[in-house]
Amino acid sequence: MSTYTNAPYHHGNLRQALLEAALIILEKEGQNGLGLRDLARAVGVSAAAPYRHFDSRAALLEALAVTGFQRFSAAMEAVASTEPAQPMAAMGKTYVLFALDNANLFRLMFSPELKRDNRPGLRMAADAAFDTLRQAVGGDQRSGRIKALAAWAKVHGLAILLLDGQIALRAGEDTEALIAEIIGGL
Amino acid sequence: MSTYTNAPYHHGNLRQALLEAALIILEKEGQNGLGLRDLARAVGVSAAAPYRHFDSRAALLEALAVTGFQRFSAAMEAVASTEPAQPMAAMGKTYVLFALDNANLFRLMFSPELKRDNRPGLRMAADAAFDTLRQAVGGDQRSGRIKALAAWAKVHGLAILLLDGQIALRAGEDTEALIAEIIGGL
DNA sequence: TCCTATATGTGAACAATGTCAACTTACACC
DNA sequence: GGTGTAAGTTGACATTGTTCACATATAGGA
Repeated sequence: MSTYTNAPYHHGNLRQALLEAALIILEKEGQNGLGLRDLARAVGVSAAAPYRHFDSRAALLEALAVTGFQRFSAAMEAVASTEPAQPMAAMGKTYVLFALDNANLFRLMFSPELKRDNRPGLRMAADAAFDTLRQAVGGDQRSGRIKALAAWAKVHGLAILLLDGQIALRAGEDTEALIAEIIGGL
Repeated sequence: MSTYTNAPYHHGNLRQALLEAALIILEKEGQNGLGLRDLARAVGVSAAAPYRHFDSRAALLEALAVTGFQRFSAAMEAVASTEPAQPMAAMGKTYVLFALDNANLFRLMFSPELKRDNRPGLRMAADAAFDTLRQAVGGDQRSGRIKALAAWAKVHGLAILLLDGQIALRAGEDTEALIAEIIGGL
């Protein structure tokens, strides 16, 4: 399993190298700027090589989205473990900041081109991430469910609108402060 | 300008025909399933013909998004002109239902691939649509702004989460009722 | 230590796509 | 009626995702 050197095969650990390079390209160029050939070139490998590790470009994107959900989940758990005074507000802020800090990865996670129905791995990763949310928010009981869904919608919508530059900041206004104000009433 | 027959040129009114066919294909196949060549084939015209009316595929998509915003705007104004008892709730419901009824068009309107910065036409159409919202909601005064943004985020997020099938309905639960419940507290 | 099965990477090819340039057609208008 | 120009066609190009036949390096048993 774990060897001393981290370069097990021919060219090194290609799968990992591909994912890492892909994340960088994705964040810089966006989902459509991430081509398999460019990616292969960036890693210094032939255009067909990635197919030994991913069935298709879509599968590569799915793998990226899965790691995205894992990071997202980790960020959420980190906040929850803090046991903040206002759990929902704290997690909401983290939610939005994660989206802003990982813009294209976040967009990929919710990309319609990755139909979650056909991708059990992605579905599971997404569900796991949101379960973290649900637990902290207590949306399991019938009473809290509507409130939890409403909070989720608000936070998710805020993230997307900010990402799209749809919410214009006023002069001297701070993004983080605005987020806090909007989320405040949770 | 306006002629008796509505088939001004060679093949008929291509631009309009393209847009109409594109809307149908878009709703059925999604943004990535909408190829220029397929579209041209569907209208019965050569692959290069669309370039007489749209600079690029992106320009075609932009035109589609613009008509999307116009329809959206119209739906909003229609509701507002009703002068409902709860303006925000009524418009919110319309907002979400529009998204569900025009899933792929709605997604296109907010597609990151259409950077609104570089597309004044799209930006204007979007702003016009949201202005309708802002007016009805009264988010111009400093006091109401946060509340208006929060409502917008909530509604937009709800639309997207429902579109993605992320919010699971419980047994015997009605989508529209759930929307009303979640939006209720505006 | 050698041999072989197998995992990994290469190279050349394919079909499909967006796009463009040169050419043709048909309408509008003087 | 002749001509300029808008609208459509044909054929080409580069690029992309993907595949197949081939090459190579590694692992693990003989």
